[in-house]
Amino acid sequence: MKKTDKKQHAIESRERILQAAIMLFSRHGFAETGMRELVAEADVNLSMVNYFFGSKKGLLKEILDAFFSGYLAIARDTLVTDGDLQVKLERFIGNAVRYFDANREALVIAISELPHDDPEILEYKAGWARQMVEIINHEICLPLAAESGRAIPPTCFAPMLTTIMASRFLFAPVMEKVEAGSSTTVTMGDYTKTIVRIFLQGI
Amino acid sequence: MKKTDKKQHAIESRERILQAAIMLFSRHGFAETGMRELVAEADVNLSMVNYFFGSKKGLLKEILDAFFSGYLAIARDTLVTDGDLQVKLERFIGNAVRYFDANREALVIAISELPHDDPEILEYKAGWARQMVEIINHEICLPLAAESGRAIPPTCFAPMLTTIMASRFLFAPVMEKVEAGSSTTVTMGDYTKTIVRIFLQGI
Amino acid sequence: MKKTDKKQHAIESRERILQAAIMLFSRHGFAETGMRELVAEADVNLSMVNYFFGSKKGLLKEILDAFFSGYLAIARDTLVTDGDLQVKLERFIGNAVRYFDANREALVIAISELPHDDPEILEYKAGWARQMVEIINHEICLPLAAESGRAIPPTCFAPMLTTIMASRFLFAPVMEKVEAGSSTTVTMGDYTKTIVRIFLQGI
Amino acid sequence: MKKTDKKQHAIESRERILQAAIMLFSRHGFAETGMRELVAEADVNLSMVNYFFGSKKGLLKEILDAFFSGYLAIARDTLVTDGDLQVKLERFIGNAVRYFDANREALVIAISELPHDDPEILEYKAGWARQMVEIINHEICLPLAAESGRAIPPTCFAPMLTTIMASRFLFAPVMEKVEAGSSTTVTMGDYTKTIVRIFLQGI
DNA sequence: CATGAATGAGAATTCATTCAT
DNA sequence: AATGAATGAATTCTCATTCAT
Repeated sequence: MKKTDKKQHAIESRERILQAAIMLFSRHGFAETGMRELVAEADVNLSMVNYFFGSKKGLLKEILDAFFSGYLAIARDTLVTDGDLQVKLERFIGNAVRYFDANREALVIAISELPHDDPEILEYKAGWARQMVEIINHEICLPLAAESGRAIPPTCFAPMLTTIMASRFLFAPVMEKVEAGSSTTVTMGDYTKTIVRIFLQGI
Repeated sequence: MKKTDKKQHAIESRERILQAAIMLFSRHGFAETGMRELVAEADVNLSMVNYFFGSKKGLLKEILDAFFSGYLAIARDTLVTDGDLQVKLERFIGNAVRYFDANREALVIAISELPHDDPEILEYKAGWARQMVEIINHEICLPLAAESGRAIPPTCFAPMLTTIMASRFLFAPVMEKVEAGSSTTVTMGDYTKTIVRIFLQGI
Repeated sequence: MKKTDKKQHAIESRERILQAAIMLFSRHGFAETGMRELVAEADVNLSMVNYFFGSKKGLLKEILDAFFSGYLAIARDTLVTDGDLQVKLERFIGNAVRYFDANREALVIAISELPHDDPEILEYKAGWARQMVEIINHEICLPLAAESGRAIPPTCFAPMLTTIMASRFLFAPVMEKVEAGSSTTVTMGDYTKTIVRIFLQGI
Repeated sequence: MKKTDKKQHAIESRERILQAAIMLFSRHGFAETGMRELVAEADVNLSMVNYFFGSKKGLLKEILDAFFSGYLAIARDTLVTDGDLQVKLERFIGNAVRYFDANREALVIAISELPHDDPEILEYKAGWARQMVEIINHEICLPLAAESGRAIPPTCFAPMLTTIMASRFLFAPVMEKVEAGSSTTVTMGDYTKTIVRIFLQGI
């Protein structure tokens, strides 16, 4: 076994844990997922989770971190530019929905854990939210107020925008039970268009 | 002690457990809330929970049941009537937001537990969702398609409508950290109006 | 089963845990004794330790508490009286040695844990030591200084007196290996007399 | 890097582990000290402990070995000579207290582990104790009996002498809490004199 | 209705140690 | 001599639930 193989293996172990965690946390919830279940899925030794991530909560943090930083990057890339408010919003929603789609499991974890008040995690989430709110305020709320006179605070608007984009992913398991296949009848493109239209001109 | 007193006390115990559960489940999450913590908060004996609700999950079901049935009743009362689509929607959103506000903790529990796939609970949630989707379809989606030609399936629209109304309550703990007092700067009336406007004519 | 039987059983369980802990902690050390080993010896369910004592450390505290309070009571009863210094000292040593003999296992635990700096336990031990030092100072050190001019601070004298009385119990396992039966060749009466003589007139 | 440098480094690593172990074992106890804590303190890799000492227990043995052999050497050097019993005893106590002072952490480890019955360690301690008892018997107990008629077996006397000299070091953490600075108010010289006086003529 | 002891499975985490590199 | 991933057993403690009183 060459030197790279060992390191490779280690990287793979860490990654496998991460992937298994994202899947299981999103399906069963963070608290309901046992570490035994997790390591069985990832096919690693039980101690490896603490070895790589310090604790189960450290693993959650890493997942949230990756998700929020990606979401924030999209906001920065699509909103912090010159251009028409409508164009920017359309671009943001398009990219964000694509991002949510590609990371639907992490999204579900993030939203599910959102309202809980574990101080350690709460502080963490607030850090990301602060940055997001800042951008939404500068690039959407303030221009909107200047343009139309409607003042929606970003601490109110950002949640609305985020949750409406997340709605189909949050409700997917339930809606799939209500009507099998319902989570695919609307394409991601139509889903995006609907959200954009609602925000720009209503249903 | 008279017979009524004992019954009275029992009713109070049951109610205290329920109230404590709603508070704790919404703050710490269902799985993270221990029964010891719960009974300490409710100031009842540990065994009383199983006595009244059968199990911890039975308690969760009761909470969800009460919340969903109330939400469904509002949909029925405000939507299943004659009248203009816009008026009906406006009335629904108004009442629903008021209901969410009055039952914000149960709302948070419902949304948090929504994406998890515990089969016992999932089936349960699907039962309520089915009825809701039915109403939304008949009273909003079908008329809307007939009127404007836009076909949004209710399995997509109901989640959007529900989550946007829930957004401020879901994000409250985080946003309160981002900006203290932010959860009260927008009145419930303005919050409602904003949502109504978004759906009727965009931001 | 009568009402008293259940309570009786509970009391017995608690007591059995305590007895098993005293034995095992003194033989293997607190940290080296596993709770599995402990509950096997006490013949109770694993959870009962936490149920009755809160934690393994709570169990240790209870043992130390009982031991120290008994030791302090002896100091109070034998020293805080009128009378000749020599008589008081003789009486104290006699009673203390008898107490150490009757509680040799708890004594060994107390001395073994003495130098460790677990803040939770340290504060605890200091509380008892403070009271002991106070008595030793008032009843032995100060009179001794007044009488003979020799000033030994109680924080130095109390440890000396305590450890010399504890010495045979601390070394018993080792000395028994060095010379089988050595822990009984000297009677407790002779042991006491020797210590009294050393302190009053030297070897 | 020259050959000597590497060897130098290795020696330093081994020594650092030893020093860290002595400090941590004496403060937290042997069993309570984790190897991770140990290697963090010594700033070496986790595997180095097993590499140099075979196991955690091997490390303890080395510490005890060094301490006991030093103590025994002092007994030999100061007692196994011609001369007056009082002079010999005075010399022994003087040197032993100085030795305990210089190796107070190892002393604390030795005394703390003393009463535990781990067969592997117990046999070990007994080996050293046997030699010590032998010397104490020949050089103190037998002459004393011949001189004054008082027969104190060495298995009783050696523990007394050892623990009284160790008392201040054993109680230091507690007494420091009882009265800050108390562990230095009595100089080592006065401490020695007090012990000598007690043994030769009483307090 | 209420109590509190009892249960046993399961939780997350830490342990000392090993081994290929 | 040193590294760090990997192991698997063992750690303490908490869990929801049961049951006799």
